Amino acid sequence: MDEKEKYILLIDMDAYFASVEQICNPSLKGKPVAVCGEGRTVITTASYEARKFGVKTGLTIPEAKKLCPHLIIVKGDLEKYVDTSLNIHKILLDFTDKVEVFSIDECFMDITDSYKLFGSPFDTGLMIKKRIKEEIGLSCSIGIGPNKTIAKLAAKLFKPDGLYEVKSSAIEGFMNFLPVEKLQGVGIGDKTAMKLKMLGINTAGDLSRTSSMLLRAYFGINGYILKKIGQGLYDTPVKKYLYQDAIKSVGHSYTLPEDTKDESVIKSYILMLSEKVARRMRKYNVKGRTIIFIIRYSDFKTYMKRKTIKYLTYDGNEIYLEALKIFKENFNLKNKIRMIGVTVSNLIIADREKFLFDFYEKKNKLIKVIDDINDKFGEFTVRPALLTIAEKFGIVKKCALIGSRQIKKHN
DNA sequence: TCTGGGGTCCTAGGACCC
DNA sequence: TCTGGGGTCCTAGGACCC
Repeated sequence: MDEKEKYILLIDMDAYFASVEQICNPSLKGKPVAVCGEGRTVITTASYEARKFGVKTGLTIPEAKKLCPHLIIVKGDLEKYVDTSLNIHKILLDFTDKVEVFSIDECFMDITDSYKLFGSPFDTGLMIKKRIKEEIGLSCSIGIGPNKTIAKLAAKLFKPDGLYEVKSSAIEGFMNFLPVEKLQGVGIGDKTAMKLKMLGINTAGDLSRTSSMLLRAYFGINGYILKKIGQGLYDTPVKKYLYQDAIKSVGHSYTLPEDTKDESVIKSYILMLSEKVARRMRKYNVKGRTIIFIIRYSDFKTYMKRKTIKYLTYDGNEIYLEALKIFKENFNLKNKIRMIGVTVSNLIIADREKFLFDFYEKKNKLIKVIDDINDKFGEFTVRPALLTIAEKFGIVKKCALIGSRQIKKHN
């Protein structure tokens, strides 16, 4: 029996963060813009005007400025990008309920059952682009293929503002001469691409013709998947929008303004990160019981220790105390520390847990009050006294505590 | 002004229980 | 006074993604 041809789309927003900044602040339009975090940070997204000068993701600000002296640096505002994403999703959901959110600026769609309402799959792609442009003001690139892998590769081909379709009959020709490093983003990273080349496998076509046995021997169980990717046949279903996977972990990390051996500084940041993590967990309504502590020394050696505790928590102080314990029991300050991170995993929905003791009831109410105040007046308006003291004495930089509350919308 | 920050998934090995 | 084997939970680390 002939299987019905599937039509999968990948919607990929062009230079997403930078483009959102340009629509929020029209004076940035047509100019080289780079969106960054803060502190010792790198560029997250560069506008296409900036890319012309060679400015790209991962460069430090001084490096980027050297390439493009009139580059405009904008501090990123995640909440703004999330809001915009949700508005884009609303548009996509007018075409099908099979919209799988892949990242903040990418969605897969399965329009197999709905494209006829809009003409052809290609017509559907055109309509989606038009609506996002008109209603949000942003351009995107769309790839169309019989599976996610092909859709993704097709979208990458003509950026920005592209639309490209690969039919299943054309897969072989499309993949045959594609260098393996171009498979980045569909399951093959730098390490695997290098290993493949060492084996004399240079293109997706080569990969598709390599025996499963050999690939299994070198890449373990993934060998089989690698072959499928090379053939352009690797396929997983597009999830419905309402059935996205539950969140598995919540974490924050922070590169210190300068490397340090000062324990009080480290402790302050562990507390700050723990509070940020806890707050986000409460927002998501999840509790967790595995605390992960990450540390990076000046030499960039990075270590991670985790501990599963007996109880569930989304309390910043509890997370702090566990993280601190891990730090004290496993790490020393012989070398300077560059970065620390705190993550909580092993999550469950908080509502499922019943509170048996009054003590927890009271504690929960207090946390709720603090959250409400912080929602209204900005993150860390109310925070542990130690943080306030640390900030006062300049141990923790104020900017690090502000988070991403300053939303400026110029509509 | 050397090298960010948020995640997911997989594997191998150890502890522990039956 | 011997050393099998299955199952589960946990941990560290690596690869990969945006």
